[in-house]
Amino acid sequence: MNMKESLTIGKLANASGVGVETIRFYERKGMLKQPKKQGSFRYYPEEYIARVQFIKRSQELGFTLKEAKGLLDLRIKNQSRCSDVLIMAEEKIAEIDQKIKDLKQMKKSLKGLADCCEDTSLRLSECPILECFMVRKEK
Amino acid sequence: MNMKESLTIGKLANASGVGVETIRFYERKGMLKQPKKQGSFRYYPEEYIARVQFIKRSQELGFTLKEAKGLLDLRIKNQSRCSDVLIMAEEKIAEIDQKIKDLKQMKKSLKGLADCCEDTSLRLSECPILECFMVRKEK
DNA sequence: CTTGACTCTGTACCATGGTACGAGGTGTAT
DNA sequence: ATACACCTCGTACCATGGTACAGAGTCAAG
Repeated sequence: MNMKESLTIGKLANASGVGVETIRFYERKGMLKQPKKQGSFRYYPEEYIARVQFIKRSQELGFTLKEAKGLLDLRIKNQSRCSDVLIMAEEKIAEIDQKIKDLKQMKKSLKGLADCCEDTSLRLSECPILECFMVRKEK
Repeated sequence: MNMKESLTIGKLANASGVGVETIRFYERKGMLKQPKKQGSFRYYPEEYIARVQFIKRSQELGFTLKEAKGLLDLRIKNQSRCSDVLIMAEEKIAEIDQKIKDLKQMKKSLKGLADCCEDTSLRLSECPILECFMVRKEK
């Protein structure tokens, strides 16, 4: 009954910038565990706002919900030893590094394209950078 | 009938690391334009391999098919003036920069988590970094 | 103690990005 | 000239990540 710790689902949704249905969806998917209900309503601690925002943020950065859950679980399971967390964190860091690298490569290509197009009178067909746009990289 | 320029759909799919159905799917979605058919089969120029790979690469970096199409179109429409391309390229570059920034922030959080967990005997509940893991950022 | 905003569960629907047929046609190798 | 791998189109299905009800219950203010 503590008002500070009693976000209804609507308030949580609002505070974290998603829809009510999204919260319920996350719950069904195990992204968020259903809080103890007082009566028949869900009442969430404030902490859940950050959780939901974290999920959204992770998605924006190209993680799936499943992966976001993995990231969240790093901090949820107090049972787990730090060494387990370390391994997962390092895996994620490696993934992130790869993404950054790839994005930088893509940016470089686009930048080349932009630079060469600075002469606004040229036709694209005369633009020599197009040949480098398709980076053929072996994985 | 030139063998060098005559990839069948299966060969194209194979060479670019996707399934045949994916090529047809891209075609239906306007991602790839259907090449002239000689007889009733599609025969693709080699160039299409790079196109398909580019699409896959874009996706890995968090672009949708629609966006990947936009990127591809930068170089396809020879009609368009370079100035148009420049605008689109710069938009995409800005998007990429934002993604890189966000990924770096996430990496930093994960790194903090990893560093603090280097003492493999600590229980996660004693790990002070968890509090910083949820970065509360205003968009 | 009623009204109105909110919540409940459940199910159905949506877009995106494929994947997997079935039934038939093609192409080339022997 | 026939087998066999490959291609054709069309349609149906799948997972992911939601979104949108319907029909009913709840809570708190006036």
